Amino acid sequence: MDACVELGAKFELWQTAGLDPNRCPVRGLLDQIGNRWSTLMICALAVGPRRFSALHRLIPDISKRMLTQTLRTLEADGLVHRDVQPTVPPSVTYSLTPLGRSFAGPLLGLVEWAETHFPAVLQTRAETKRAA
Amino acid sequence: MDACVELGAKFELWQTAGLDPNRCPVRGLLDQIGNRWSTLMICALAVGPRRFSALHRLIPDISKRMLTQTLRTLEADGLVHRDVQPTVPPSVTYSLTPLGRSFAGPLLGLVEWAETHFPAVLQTRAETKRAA
DNA sequence: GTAACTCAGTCTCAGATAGAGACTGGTCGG
DNA sequence: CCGACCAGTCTCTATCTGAGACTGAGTTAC
Repeated sequence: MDACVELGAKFELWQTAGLDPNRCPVRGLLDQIGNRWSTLMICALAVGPRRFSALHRLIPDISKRMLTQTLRTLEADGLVHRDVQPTVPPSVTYSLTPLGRSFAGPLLGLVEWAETHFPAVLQTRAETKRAA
Repeated sequence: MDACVELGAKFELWQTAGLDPNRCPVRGLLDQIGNRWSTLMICALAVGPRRFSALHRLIPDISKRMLTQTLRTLEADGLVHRDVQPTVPPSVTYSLTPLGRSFAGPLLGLVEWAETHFPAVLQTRAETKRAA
């Protein structure tokens, strides 16, 4: 069956529940982990466990504030594991949980779509700008 | 090959380009269309073409301001087609372009993952809250 | 006949959110 | 002794989002 039809069917199902965030997975989950930094963070951690400052070096234009916040959210959702070694200086290692790794599949699908169609989108954007 | 490894490999490739939004599809594309309203909008339009006010009724808690903005962005990226009928009152119909429909596949993958693991995430969230 | 509602937005103002960058305290290298 | 590094937190500002009033012609309801 066409993925488009299937997606539409799901939407209509959520509709009947009033798009309740506790029942609609887009509202309840993708809102949080589908954002700018979370997706990038999961990609960065897909390579392997990383320390806080290593992540900051890998993604330099995230602020420490958002880095902390993003990691805490992913931890609360059970996608990321936070391992604190109470040494001096402190050593905190972040890694993907099995749940986090299971997210890599769908995310990869999305990323591959983005890579494939990126040129087309860039062109459309350019034309739109020219028209304006 | 493990999707996780593959995702990691892609990330390291973007790294070498300094995460340039013109080369990294997560930055350049998913930042924009991976947000709260865009994903929901694509689901809503997957069913079929819709008019502006119909979309607003389908997703009541989006403001008209964000509805306009989201649709304009998706249009600029070539995922959505805007058809204006210069009647009185004006009639504007939005529909997915072929590019937009091709996005349904990967998005469906993500949504299905979200549906499957939503209970586990809710439980983890509850435990985190209890611990705090 | 006139009050209310529809179409697809735009506009303004307040409130929430994101980013920049200083600061913590202890320990190491030079 | 001076600075860098660890993993953050804190504050201040800039940007973004949401709520809701407004547009103006036409259609319906009473």
